[in-house]
Amino acid sequence: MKAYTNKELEILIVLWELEAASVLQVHEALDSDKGYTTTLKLMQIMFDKGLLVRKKEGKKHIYKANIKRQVAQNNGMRNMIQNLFGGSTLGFAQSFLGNAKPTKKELDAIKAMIKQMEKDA
Amino acid sequence: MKAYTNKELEILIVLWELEAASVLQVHEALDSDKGYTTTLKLMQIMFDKGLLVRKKEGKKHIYKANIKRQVAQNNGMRNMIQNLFGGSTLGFAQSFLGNAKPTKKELDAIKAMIKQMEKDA
DNA sequence: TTTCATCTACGAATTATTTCGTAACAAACA
DNA sequence: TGTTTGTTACGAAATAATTCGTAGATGAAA
Repeated sequence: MKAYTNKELEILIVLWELEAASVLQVHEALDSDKGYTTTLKLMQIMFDKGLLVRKKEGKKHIYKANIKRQVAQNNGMRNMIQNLFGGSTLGFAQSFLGNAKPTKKELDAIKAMIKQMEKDA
Repeated sequence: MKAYTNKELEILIVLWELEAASVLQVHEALDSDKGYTTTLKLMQIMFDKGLLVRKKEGKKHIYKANIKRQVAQNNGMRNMIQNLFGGSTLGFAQSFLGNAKPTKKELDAIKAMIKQMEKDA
């Protein structure tokens, strides 16, 4: 997967949310204290890297993320399990349950997922 | 929590593994193609930042991580759920089950954890 | 057209991170 | 003692990432 820096991830997150957006829209969504041209430049760089796609519309560009949120999620997940948890699935699960503090409803949904997995296996 | 860069995390991981180690030991464990003084400098910076502690032993320093692995794990977890998953516990759980591909045994252990949580709640 | 308000492009400054060379220091020991 | 070896300290170079200013392009409006 194409690599991205932290700021770039922030922009990807905005675009996953907005689907498609102009630089101005992204800049406003970021609500940062940095200048507009900073966001512009970052998005241009991301376009050059292939992280974003864009099409011209009037005088502006409309950008989209060129990487699926789910792909990034899966990579982040694998990466974290491998590095921070040394590959320990159980340690990871434990930290997850402790930190996400799932509600009763969510726990039920998770149990259902597990049941489904067991059936598929 | 104190922030750390990527390279710094690599060193933390080694130290969590080794418990306590000299620069040389860390450098060897990293098995990188960079010079020894690079590792040395990084560890000095981390010491200055308070990420590591050390004690003199003979002419060398023995370093330890000054941040618990579990704390870093919990932070990474919260961070990831919040950013990459937009706070969606279920999305996260789904990605986890899909990527970690827990074995039957691990699934059982996870179910036990859930049962325990439900009892505590 | 000319003017005006947006936008983009892009070079360059700034800041953060990583890397390394060299000097100096400390312990061991010939 | 003086030489060798392993180690630290530290400045500074190299690289990467972020930020911004300014010039120029584009479309809309007078």
